[in-house]
Amino acid sequence: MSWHRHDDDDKRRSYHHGNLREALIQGALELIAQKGPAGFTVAEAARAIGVSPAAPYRHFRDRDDLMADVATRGFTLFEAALQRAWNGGAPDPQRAFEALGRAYLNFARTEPAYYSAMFEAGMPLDATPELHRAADQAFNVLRDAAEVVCAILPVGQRPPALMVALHVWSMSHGIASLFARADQARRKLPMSPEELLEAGILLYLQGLGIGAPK
Amino acid sequence: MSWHRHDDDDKRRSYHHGNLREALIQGALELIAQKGPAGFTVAEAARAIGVSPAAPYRHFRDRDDLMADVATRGFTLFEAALQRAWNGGAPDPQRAFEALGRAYLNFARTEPAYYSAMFEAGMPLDATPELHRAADQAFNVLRDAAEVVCAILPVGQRPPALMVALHVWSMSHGIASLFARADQARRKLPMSPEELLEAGILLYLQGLGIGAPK
DNA sequence: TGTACATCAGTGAACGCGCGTTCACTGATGTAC
DNA sequence: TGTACATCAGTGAACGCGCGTTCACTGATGTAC
Repeated sequence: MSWHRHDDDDKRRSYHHGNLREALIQGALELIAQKGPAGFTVAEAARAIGVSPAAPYRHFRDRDDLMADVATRGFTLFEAALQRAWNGGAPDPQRAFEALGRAYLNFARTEPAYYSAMFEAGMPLDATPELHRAADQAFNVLRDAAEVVCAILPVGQRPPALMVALHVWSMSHGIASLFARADQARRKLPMSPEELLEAGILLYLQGLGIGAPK
Repeated sequence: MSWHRHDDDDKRRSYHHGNLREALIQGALELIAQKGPAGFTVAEAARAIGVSPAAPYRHFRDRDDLMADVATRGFTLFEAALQRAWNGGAPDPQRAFEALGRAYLNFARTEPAYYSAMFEAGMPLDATPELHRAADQAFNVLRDAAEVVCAILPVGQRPPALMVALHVWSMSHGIASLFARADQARRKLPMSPEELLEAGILLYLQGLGIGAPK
């Protein structure tokens, strides 16, 4: 996909937009960031881009299709961010695990629009095969990391990695949606969401029998 | 407030509804349960009750006012449920604390409409003084409980009770919104949300240095 | 390199819809005497 | 107990609005020859 005749001078003049699909998604993200996923409107997105209200339907079956696409991209970016933070478990599993948590919150904070589309738009996570896959892959980063962390423990007292992943995901998501949304501070905290999560994960790991790395 | 002429026979005949305010809130809850907080509509609520679309405005300034009222009631019921579960810390703080967690999930599951209105409607928690107060009081149950649980530990290694309360709230809220909504199972789990939360709290308390009660 | 043509990505007008809210109104209720 | 009247909780019609989506269309693009 490429811009046709889209030098700075005649952006508005060219007939074919050239990357309307991309522009629509960006526009949707901005609207979602401003007014929440329910406030996003195909018509308004089109207007913001300077395109007729019918144009989006060349690229998306309907509103839900567009939303699903946004959520799917969100999960893909999310997965990449988590993967980067986990960094293969380096320098050591515990530290990498905590970095994973921080990356979670960081994503929720820096990409509130994606985060909303992913978790708050009322979009079923299996609305689309692509969405389902993307969501699974993001979660798998967490599960794989939990696997490695659990392997530190002797086999006898090793908890199910899936459970550990779910616990960490839940606490992260809880903190993110209660406290870490830029959209409006739900409540004042005596510490940053990041510190709160880090302390929570630390205590949880201690409960598992995994102390701080030396 | 009382029904006027509202025997079963002529419900529809009496001119004054008599408790429209109450009926509107119940109607709103049903709509929210069915379609989420964004799908709730003043007009539809009025229709469901069999009243003109202008009638609600005798009782609520506008849509937001109605929503805030629903959320406020939700928090009040929530507080009562948490209070009941905590039960003054009996039979012992740990067990009571876990009961608190179960009550949290139970509320989210059995009252999804209230839960949505409280946490997912995009309603600022300080939209109204009453809402603010109700939300605070619900949270205070959790904080007070955390206080008692923390007091088990020797002063030197006692964590801030507020932090503990926030951790438990976050994990509860995370599990509730990710897995415990009746509205649609977001993801299949190898265990029930209640078990997941119970295990999570148990491990977390262990991390604090609080073992299972004998 | 030039031309004919199929395809594609837009347009703009229109549709039906349902919403939130206001308005002047009226019938029912409660109260003072 | 009866009556006059103020208040109150509804009505129903209307408003302006913006939405999602469809339709027949047209100008631009890319390609085969």
